Amino acid sequence: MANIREIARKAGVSVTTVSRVLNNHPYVSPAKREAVLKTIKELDYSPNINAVHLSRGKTNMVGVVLPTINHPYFSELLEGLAKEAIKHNIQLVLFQTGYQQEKEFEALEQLRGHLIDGVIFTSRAIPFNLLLKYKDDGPIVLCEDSDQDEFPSISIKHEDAFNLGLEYLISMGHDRIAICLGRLEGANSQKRQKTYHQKMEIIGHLVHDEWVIGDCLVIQDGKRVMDRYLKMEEKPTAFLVGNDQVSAGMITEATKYGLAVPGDVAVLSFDNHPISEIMAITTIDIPTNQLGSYAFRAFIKRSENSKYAEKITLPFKLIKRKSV
Amino acid sequence: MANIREIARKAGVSVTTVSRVLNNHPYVSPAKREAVLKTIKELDYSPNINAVHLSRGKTNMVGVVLPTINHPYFSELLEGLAKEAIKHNIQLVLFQTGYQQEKEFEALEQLRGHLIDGVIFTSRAIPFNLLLKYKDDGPIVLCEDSDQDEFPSISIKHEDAFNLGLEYLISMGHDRIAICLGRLEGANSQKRQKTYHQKMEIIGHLVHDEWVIGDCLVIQDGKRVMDRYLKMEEKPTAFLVGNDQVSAGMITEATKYGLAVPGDVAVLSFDNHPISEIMAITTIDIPTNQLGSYAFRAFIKRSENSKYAEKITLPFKLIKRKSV
DNA sequence: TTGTATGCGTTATCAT
DNA sequence: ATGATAACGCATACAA
Repeated sequence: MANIREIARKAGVSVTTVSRVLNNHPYVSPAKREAVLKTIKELDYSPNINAVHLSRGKTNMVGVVLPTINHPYFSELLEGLAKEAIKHNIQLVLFQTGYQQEKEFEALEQLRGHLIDGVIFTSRAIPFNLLLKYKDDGPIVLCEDSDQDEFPSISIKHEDAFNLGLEYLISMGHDRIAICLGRLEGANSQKRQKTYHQKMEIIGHLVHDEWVIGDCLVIQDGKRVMDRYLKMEEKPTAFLVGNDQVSAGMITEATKYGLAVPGDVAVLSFDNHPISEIMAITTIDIPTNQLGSYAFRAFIKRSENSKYAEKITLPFKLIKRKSV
Repeated sequence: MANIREIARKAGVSVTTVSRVLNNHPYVSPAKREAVLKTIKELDYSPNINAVHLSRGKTNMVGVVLPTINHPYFSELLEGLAKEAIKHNIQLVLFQTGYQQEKEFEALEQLRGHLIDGVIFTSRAIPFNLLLKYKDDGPIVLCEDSDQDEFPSISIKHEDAFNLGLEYLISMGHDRIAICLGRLEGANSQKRQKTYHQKMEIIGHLVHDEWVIGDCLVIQDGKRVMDRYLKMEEKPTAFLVGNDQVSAGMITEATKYGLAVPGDVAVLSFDNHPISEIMAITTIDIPTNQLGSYAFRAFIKRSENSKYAEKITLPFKLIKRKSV
C-alpha cells in the first residue's frame, strides 16, 4: 500500500532519490541510499509496476499466440521462446486461441493497449490484411513459411520438407501414399496438399480424395485415421503424417488390429518429438525448440529496428527408424 | 499514439465524456457519443491499458504458477482454469517454474507490484512460511492437498487415491509393489510414500529402497524405470505410477523386451489422460480439468472475501483397463 | 448531461 | 549529489 512518496518522507529524502535507489542509478550518497533501503524494508514496500510501465512507456512483456499449449509441437516451441525471453528479462504472455481468430485479435489489442511490447504468432488464423493493420503498434513476428515482406518470419520450408517425406516413401517402394494434415484450410496445409498432388502427378499416380485426411492434430486423431483406413476400398501402403502424435495413435491402433508397421502400412511423420523415439517412428526432424528461439530473437531485432523483416528458414532432416 | 485528451479536443468534448463513452457510462448525449466514436475511429485510437490499470487500481489478470506446460497434467489443469477465466473476462499470466522457487517468487512479486490481481499455484516449491508473507498482497489459491487454513485450496485426497491404487493392486494378487513418483521431496510425494509404507506394513511386506523411484514425470522416465526394473535382483510384480505418461513409457519399453503387461508386470497409474485410453492403461481418474475450474472459482471468491479459505477436495475413481 | 480538477505511482527533465 | 516539478494516460469526485 505504501508508495514512493511515503518512502521519501519517512527516509527524509525526495521521491527522485527514492526512484534512483530503486533503479540503481548512480549519484546517490551511500548514507541516503542506506536510509531509503531501510525504509523500504520497514514498510515492506514494492513499486506499483503499472505506474512504472506507464511512466516508462513499455512493459518488457510480449504476447505469444498459439492454438493450444496442450500439444508437444507448441509446448516445445514455447520452451524455445521462453529460454530466450529469460535472457532478455522479458515475460511471455500466452494467448491460447484454439484457432479462434477472436483470441488472436485479443493479443493484438493488448499490443495496441501497450500492455505488451510485441506479439509472436506461432500459428495464425486471421487473414494477413487484418494483421497488417497492427503493423505500427509494435513488433510482430510470424512463425510461418510466409509469402510476405512486412514482418519477420521463422519457419522451415514446408514444401521441401513434405517433398522429402514423399520422396523417401517413394524410394522405399511406395506409390500409394495417403496424407494426414492439421486444419486443411491453413496456409501450411494448403502448401502441403499442393506439393502432394504435384508429386503424385509426377509419379503418374491418381489421388483418391479419401487419401487426404484433415484435422489430424493429437494422438486420438491417429486412432480415427486407422479406423477410416480399415474401411477404405482402395488402401494406401503408406501415410505421410503431419505430426508424430498422430502417427503414434495410428501405429498403436494398427497394432491392435494385427497390422504390421511398416509391413502392411508404413508411417512417416514430422517433428521428431519424444514419442517418435520411444515408438521408433520414422520422422522428419523439425527444430521446434530452435524455431522458438529464433522467433524471439527476431522480436528483439524488430524492436530495435522497426523495418527489420527477415525471413529465416531452419533446416529439417529425415530420421530413419522403423515405421517405414 | 493518440490519447484521450487528443480525442476530446478533436471531438469538441471533455476528456470525461470520452472516458464515459469508452466505458459505456450512461449520461452521454447520443450526439456527443457519436462524435467521440467517430474521432476514435479516425485517429485509430485505443486506450493505454497501463494507465487504465493504474487509475482503476486493478488489472483483471491473474498469475498461474506451474512447473511446465509441456505435460498433460498441467496443460489439462490450465485448460480448466482458462475456461473459467474467460467467463470472468480475466487474463491468465503463466509462470513456468521448472520447480524453481525463484520463478514462483516472480509471480508473487508481480502480485505485490499490482501487475496481477492474484496468484493460483498449481504446484508449489516454496516453503509455506515464505508464501504466507504475500497473504495481504492479493488473493492466492493453492492446488494442493494442504494442511493449512490461510489460503483456499483445491485438490484430491492424495493419500486416499494412493491407497485405492494400492488396494486394487493387492486385490489383484500383488504384494510386491513398487512406486514411481515425481519429485520425492514434494508434499504430495511425501504423503504418497507415507501411505505406501503404511500399507506395505499392514500386509506384512518389507519395502526395498529401490522400489521407490523418483523423478518420474514424462514418457521418457518410463523407459528409465523399466531399464532399472530389468536390473533389479528383487523384482516387483506391479508398479503404482504417479502419472499416465510414465506408465506409457514403461509399457512401451516392457513390450520391447518381450515382457507381458500385466502378465509379467502390472502397471497402474494416475490421471486417466488420453494416452492411457489409447494404451488401455488401468488408471485412477483425476478430474484435472475440473481442478482448474474450481481453483479459478476459489480465486474469485477470495477476491470478494479476503477471509475465504475453503479446502475443496474433488472425487477420483478407478478406471479398470488392461494393464493390471 | 457535461466539464474541471485532482489523483493513481512512477520516471524524467532540469535546475541547483 | 539532490530535489521540485512536469509528464505518462486515464478515471472520477465534484461542481455546474
